Amino acid sequence: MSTTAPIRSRKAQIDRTATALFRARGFAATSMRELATELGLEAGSLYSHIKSKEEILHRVCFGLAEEFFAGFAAATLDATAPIATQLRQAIEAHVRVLTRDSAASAVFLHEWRHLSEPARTEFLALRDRYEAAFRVLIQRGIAAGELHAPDAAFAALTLLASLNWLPAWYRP
Amino acid sequence: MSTTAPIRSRKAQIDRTATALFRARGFAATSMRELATELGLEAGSLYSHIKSKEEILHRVCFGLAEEFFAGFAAATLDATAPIATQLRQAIEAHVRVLTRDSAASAVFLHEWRHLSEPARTEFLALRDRYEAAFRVLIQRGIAAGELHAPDAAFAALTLLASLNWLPAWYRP
DNA sequence: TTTATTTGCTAACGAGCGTTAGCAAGTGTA
DNA sequence: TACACTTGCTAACGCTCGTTAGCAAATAAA
Repeated sequence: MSTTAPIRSRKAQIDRTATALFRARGFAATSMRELATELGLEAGSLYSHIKSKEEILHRVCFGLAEEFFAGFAAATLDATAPIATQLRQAIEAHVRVLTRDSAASAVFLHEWRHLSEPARTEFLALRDRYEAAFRVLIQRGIAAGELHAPDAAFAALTLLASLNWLPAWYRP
Repeated sequence: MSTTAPIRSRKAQIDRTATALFRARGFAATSMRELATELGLEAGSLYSHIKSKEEILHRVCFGLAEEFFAGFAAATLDATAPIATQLRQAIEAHVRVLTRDSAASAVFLHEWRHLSEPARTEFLALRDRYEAAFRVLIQRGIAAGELHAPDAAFAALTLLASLNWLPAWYRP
């Protein structure tokens, strides 16, 4: 029973614990000493595994962005399917990502502002691209007569708005 | 008899500027020195007008809560009006408060977590009471056959969810 | 005039921050 | 055996934080 090579790497443990703290207290209000204590370590020891505090935030935000895009891509893989079906699958994929790790989702939604440039700008570009993908899908649905909405952009925004409020009250 | 009161008191100026900074950078990431600089002051000078950094946050959060309750009360003043009308007016009041000061709204929605106890608990109780008021209104509407929804609680949550996402993309 | 109030400054306090350097023990590989 | 790697420690660095004390100038009230 050796204690080396944990099933989940120390780095992943740090990410997970940090994500929970970032969600609960916010990125700026979470100290590396708190994070270390939570993991049963001293603050300095963290730096054997990570490069900086912001690196954790970067990994969480961009990692989740990747999941959202992957989910959307899978949902719309069959481009010949009815738009309504594709949209429903995209929504389900979105909710699945949100609920699989609600702490990471909350960080993704609220703490990205603490990324410094250029990561912050890159992140916003990704988010815009994702919203645009939904908007286009809805637009195509309207054009095909499968969906009915006065404004695709507005519909996309309110849709994601409702979905993204989910981590605020979802309890697994 | 105060005769020397400035058009807008220094204290109110501090609150306004702080609110904008809290929205942009977050409460924890906003320093008193930043706030002072924005106002053309030195950091220490702020304390001639305020008691602490958190006091500002407290005033913003509880002040807006009061506005929300006042708006709801005014919208449902005529209890004999159709529930649908009362609900529409309550929604309009909510949106009016949100858009009248979108910076304060964003702080209200996201920065209350940095209140320390017991203010934090008091704030959450207020928020719950407000959500409950919407829920009850919707329930009554369903019971009266004026509204149709599978679940009043869910409807209230998604309603406020959509509305509260507004400050994230509303540009005056 | 004197007195009180308001407003702001400078200087500093103790505390906590993220991060680094240097060292040591344990483990895996050859 | 020897070596490298991983993991974690202690101690400290330079810095920024919120806040306070004490002082000064301006303004208003008596």
